[in-house]
Amino acid sequence: MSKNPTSSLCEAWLDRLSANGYRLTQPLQAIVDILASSDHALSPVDIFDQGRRASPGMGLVTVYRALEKLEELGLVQRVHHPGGCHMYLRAAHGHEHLLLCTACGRAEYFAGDDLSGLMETIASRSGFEIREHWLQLFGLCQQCRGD
Amino acid sequence: MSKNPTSSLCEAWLDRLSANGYRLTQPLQAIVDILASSDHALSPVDIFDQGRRASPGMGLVTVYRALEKLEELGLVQRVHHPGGCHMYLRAAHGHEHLLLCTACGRAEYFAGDDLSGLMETIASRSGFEIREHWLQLFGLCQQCRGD
DNA sequence: CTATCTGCAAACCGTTTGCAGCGTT
DNA sequence: AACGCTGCAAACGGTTTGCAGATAG
Repeated sequence: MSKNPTSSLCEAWLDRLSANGYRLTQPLQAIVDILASSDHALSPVDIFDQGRRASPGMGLVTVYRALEKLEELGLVQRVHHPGGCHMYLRAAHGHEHLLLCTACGRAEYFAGDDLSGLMETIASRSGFEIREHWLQLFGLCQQCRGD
Repeated sequence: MSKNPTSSLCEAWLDRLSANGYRLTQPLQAIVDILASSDHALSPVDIFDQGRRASPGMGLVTVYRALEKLEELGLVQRVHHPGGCHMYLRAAHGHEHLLLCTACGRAEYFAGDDLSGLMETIASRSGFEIREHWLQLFGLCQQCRGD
């Protein structure tokens, strides 16, 4: 795994936070570092556990407050899956969809955007004004298939 | 709205519950009646409030235990949407997808199943073994568009 | 130096569990 | 008559809030 793309993502997030008036404290930076570089959806406690390695005294409350900020700025998003909706992941770039490993939580985005036709059909058939859509695939990633 | 289709759905659910060894108590029947006939995704408290009208002494705990049974038998499913994942709806018949009103919670299923090609592409590109998929549309239903 | 952020503790809320009595079968 | 189900109350776990001290700007 190359380090450049994720560390520049990390810097970009810190810039955004700073530009929005948030202070770049050590625990916040640790949390940003974890979320910007992880390819797994993480729960607040996951982030807390990993964060304590880089920033030992960190509290769980700080994780929740950081997630609030990151979600507000659209850098991170909550992930929904059959088992619950309490995990977080770096947000999609534009209209990507989500592919999740149900065993280990590994997450990948993919493009495959061809739903406009379906959405128009459903809109006219149902009378709904469609505003948003979710397409998510669940399965086992390469590593977890072997088990 | 015609009463036949929903009341027969209600009877079918009671039959299934009975066939699986569950007793058909009055509060359970009230809950089944609500869920089988509702076209909105409902939270446990919603069901509790509506249930108390038909079955005044009913407790919230009973709602949770009924949802457990109904979910186990595949009659009801949890609904995920941007605001949370704590609402319940009658389960889909086969491979239907979900259309939800973000204002009032009205829910409709639709067929539109043409994702096998996409799923194969993504599977081979990512190395994932895809097991399940979600497609959900969110918007405003006819009634809520007027506001 | 000041205002914000942090960590702790306690409050909070939705959900689950233990238990004695009721109600279905 | 027997056992499962109910309602109550208490436990539980995750999330939020209040506050005094630490810290980035």
